[in-house]
Amino acid sequence: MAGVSKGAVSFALNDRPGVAEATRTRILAAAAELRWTPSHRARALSSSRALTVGLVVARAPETLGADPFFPAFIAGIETTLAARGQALLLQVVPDQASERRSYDALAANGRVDGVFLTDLRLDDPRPAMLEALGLPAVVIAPSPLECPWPVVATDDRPGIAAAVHHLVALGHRRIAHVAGPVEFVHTRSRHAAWAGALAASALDEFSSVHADFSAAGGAEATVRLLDSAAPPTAIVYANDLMAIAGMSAAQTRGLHVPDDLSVTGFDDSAIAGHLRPPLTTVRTDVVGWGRAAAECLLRLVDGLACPDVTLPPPELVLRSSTGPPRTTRETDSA
Amino acid sequence: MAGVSKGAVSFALNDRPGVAEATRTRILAAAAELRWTPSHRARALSSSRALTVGLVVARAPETLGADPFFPAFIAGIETTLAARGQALLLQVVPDQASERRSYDALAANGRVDGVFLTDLRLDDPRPAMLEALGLPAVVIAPSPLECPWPVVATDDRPGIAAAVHHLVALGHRRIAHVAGPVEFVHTRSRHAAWAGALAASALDEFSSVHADFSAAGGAEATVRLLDSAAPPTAIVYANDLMAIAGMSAAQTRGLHVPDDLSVTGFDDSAIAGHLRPPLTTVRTDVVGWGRAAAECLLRLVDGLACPDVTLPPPELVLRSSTGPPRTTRETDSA
DNA sequence: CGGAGTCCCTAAACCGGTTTAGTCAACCGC
DNA sequence: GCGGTTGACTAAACCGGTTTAGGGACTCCG
Repeated sequence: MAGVSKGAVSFALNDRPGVAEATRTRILAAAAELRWTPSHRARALSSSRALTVGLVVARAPETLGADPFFPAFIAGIETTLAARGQALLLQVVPDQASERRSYDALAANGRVDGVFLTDLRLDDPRPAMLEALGLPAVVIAPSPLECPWPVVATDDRPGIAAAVHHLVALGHRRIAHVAGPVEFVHTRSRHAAWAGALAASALDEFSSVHADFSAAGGAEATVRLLDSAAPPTAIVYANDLMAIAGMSAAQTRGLHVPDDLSVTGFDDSAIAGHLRPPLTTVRTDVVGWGRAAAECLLRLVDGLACPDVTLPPPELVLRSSTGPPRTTRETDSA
Repeated sequence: MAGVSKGAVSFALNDRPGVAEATRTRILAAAAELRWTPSHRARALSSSRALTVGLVVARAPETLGADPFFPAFIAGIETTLAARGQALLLQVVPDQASERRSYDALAANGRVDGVFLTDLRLDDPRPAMLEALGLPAVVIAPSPLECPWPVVATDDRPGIAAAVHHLVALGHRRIAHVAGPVEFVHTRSRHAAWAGALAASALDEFSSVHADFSAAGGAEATVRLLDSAAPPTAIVYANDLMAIAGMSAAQTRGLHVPDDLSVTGFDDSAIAGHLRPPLTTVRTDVVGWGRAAAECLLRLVDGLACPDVTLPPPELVLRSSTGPPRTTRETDSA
């Protein structure tokens, strides 16, 4: 010890007033010499704070890996947390029942000070549930919404709209949509953006199919659309994985992409630019999203207010999976 | 309270002797009625255990999302941890220097009881470092090795060997390898498996290139190989992402897969079966690996011994990106 | 010169469990 | 009937910090 009481050390370490500058320096020097760091456990107990925030992900282990969202989002969260000595507690659970139990347990035994709420569903009970539990939360959603908690949003609608407008500009009229599972808010958001963009171009809403974000689901949805009475000349997918599988399914049927079918994805995943043809897709800054969400949650945990945040809109990345429809060409040449 | 002291409650909750069965039931009933759960913080402090294990991942945020390994591995870990009320503390850091600091900090402030060591490198300083820090660890590697800690291994060599033998059986003689970054143990392991399988088939070691597991790296490596004096008729890639990008790069050059070039991947990622052509690849049970690693680490943390574990070898998944080389066909038909 | 006001720092309570030492009643055998 | 065990439980110390109450020295002011 540097000749002071443990209370003084506590003051010195937390930059609180009431310690002479000289003493503070002496204490810090002693701590450095002894390679001493305050025990996280004791600090958490006495300050009644867990110094940890939680993320509960309700997805089957397999589908987790296929989605580029979570790894990037987590990386973003980490960027912010690490700088403040906080940590992320991660839980992966198989279904919604387990998800509820997870939140209950996290709140009951005080393992975390707050949580992130992702994959928001329609009429999602979680915001109210967490309010009842008194566990601070930040909601990750495609746009601000009525909610007891701050919402950190990246509006995916401009991205989808840009994709549709791009296709319309290329001459497409029959533009279908392969959406995610109905229950998600972002599914509805992307679906609405697609429909809205069609309407804005004075086109009737064309066919859409709900799939499950998986490769198999995307392929199957694509086949369904292509088999319909009026097959689309372009398909806007709600994520890259389904778009890639759909593109392959179309190619397997002998269709040429983009001549016979244009395809757009969503995510701009790592492979998107290295396919045949390279995938036109929508890129969102998921890392930045995670960073912003973490900053918001930390403010909230500290008792500060955190207004809703809306991040810059996503960007359409033009590659070669989109082009003018063959019918247009034929008309042109005829 | 159920008319007993807090010590008695502690005994009752931890199934320790010295509490009458009737009393125990009464205590548990009272706890349930009060919806009371022991405070994680207090328990961690007094029992000198963090009830948490850590995983430090040193990868750039972007590359993290591209790799199906971590999400699946984490999901496996969670399966085991959740069942025992333990939690996973995740840290994503950009480089090896930060990685060291992370381990130091985790050990110093006692946030975790043990850690997982992944992406083991040649002459990796981390096992010794953690031994010096006194922080239990479990090493995730492709095969058992000299190490102060238990090693949980999935031997990837049989998978690579199976891929090579499959290609040899198809008639390939010029089989190249696109490996991962040199520094990783699993890179060397897969490279050795490729070379060993060639030798076992009485073939000379053919060309190999180190890439970085990214799509761009895989494409570039592929072009290098195809531009060489003796281009391969088949390429064994160290992961799916590079294989997919390589396959597209070859196709873009006008090559037909598999007629002009056969391709195998590693991971069996979600898209692998939904490409054109579907990718022949090696599947490992990463979720099971995470589960086994977590079980081992928990034993270690409890002071029990944990022998090295070797999981079932990976499995070659045959799809259509591999086939007889065109030269062979010509020879056959000639 | 005495009292109020500051500034620094210490002593001790406190967070909510675990764990050791010790109390007390019932039971045992001789 | 009495010392010795045993079983069930309580009281209190303890984990390692944070935080409140308070004490001593010094300054300022009338």
